[in-house]
Amino acid sequence: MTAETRFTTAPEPATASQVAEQIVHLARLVHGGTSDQCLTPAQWTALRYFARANRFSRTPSAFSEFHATTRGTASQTVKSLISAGLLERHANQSDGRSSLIEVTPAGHEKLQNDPLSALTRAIDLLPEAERARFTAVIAHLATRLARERTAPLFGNCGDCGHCDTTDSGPAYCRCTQSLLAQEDMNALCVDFSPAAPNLR
Amino acid sequence: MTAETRFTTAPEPATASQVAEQIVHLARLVHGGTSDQCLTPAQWTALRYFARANRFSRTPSAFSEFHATTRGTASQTVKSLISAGLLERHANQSDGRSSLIEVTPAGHEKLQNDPLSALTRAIDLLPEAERARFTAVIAHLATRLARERTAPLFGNCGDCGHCDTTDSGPAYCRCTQSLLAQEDMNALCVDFSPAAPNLR
DNA sequence: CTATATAGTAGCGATACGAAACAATATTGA
DNA sequence: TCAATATTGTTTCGTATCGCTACTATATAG
Repeated sequence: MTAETRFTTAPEPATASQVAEQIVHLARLVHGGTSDQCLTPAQWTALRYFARANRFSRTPSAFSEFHATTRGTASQTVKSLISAGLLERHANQSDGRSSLIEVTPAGHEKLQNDPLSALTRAIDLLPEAERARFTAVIAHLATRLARERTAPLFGNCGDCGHCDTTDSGPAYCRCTQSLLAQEDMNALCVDFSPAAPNLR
Repeated sequence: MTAETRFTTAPEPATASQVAEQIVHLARLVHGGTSDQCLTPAQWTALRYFARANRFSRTPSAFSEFHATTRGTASQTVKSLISAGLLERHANQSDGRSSLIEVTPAGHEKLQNDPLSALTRAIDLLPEAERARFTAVIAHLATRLARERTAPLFGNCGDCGHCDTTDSGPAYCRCTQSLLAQEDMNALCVDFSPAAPNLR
């Protein structure tokens, strides 16, 4: 369409605010509707979090920060999942105040029916190149918004500025002063600090 | 990095489920934290909805479908915003049961402080080409998820299959059998049906 | 003109959330 | 060493949100 042919009723491209609304709507559709109703959205988020977080971040406090809520509320959510048999509490050897939360086998099984999987499948079906770009943009937006809200970023250890990767052998985290296993490299960490900007 | 140099601790690209989690997290950050606390997330969504919906969709029922909740809950949300002076109820001439909801000047003013604007600004700052691709992918994902959840799509009239655009003069909506003004073309409609797939 | 469908409301019960107070353990610093 | 302070986590309580059910009012179909 050229500049001359401007129809009075031509649709305009979606504005940024319309896209923002659509993102919020998308997130709501995940937990709304005919999905698995046995868990509340907060409980699903907690279960997902403890399945994804590294061993330094599997605490009620870290989850409360991730979920942008209070420690009291997070404590209740964790308690409900423990009594449902989906989470387990373990003592932290080095800190008597803290406790380490683990997902039980029943919890992992429950995650097979995660209502989020509908969105996951849709993303998986994107063309490879499209998905890579989309992933980068989402990460970029999350970083910007978290910084503005002064909320922690919660990225993967592998992308973290605290992480020293050597050419061979395990990586080392300067923040927690410990070696990182392979599985830690793709786990969420409360102390995450991006190593490099996601988008120029 | 070549295929030969596979470090045991190399970070892997984000999986689809990690991106999905990030989208949900992004949506939560919008209303969490230090944003404007005078309205609840449901109230913000309702206020935004009635500011964006076309005249056929500005009803409590249509909002309840959009918000994936019950009519009773939606009714309460609308009532609270009316008593706060942010929405107004008008009688529907052609249907005595229905009512038409309008955003008051105070409501439009409140929308200036929409906590969503942080995300909107971040999207606006994306490079032009990047934003266009991102917009298309978000719309595609919303369409897929809505179809799976059998939730209405709520797209813009201008992109709707019911819309007959002539080369000049106003467009015509075959669904509501009425002419559409320019402002309607970018408004949400409960009867939306996509004219063409968003993504091949 | 009756039967059925739809728009919207009211009341209820469950519960999720935030705030505040509290207990227990760590850490700091004189 | 020991008091002061910070941090982790829980508990309790009040508020408000949400879904459910029943209900009224209007519209539509046969």
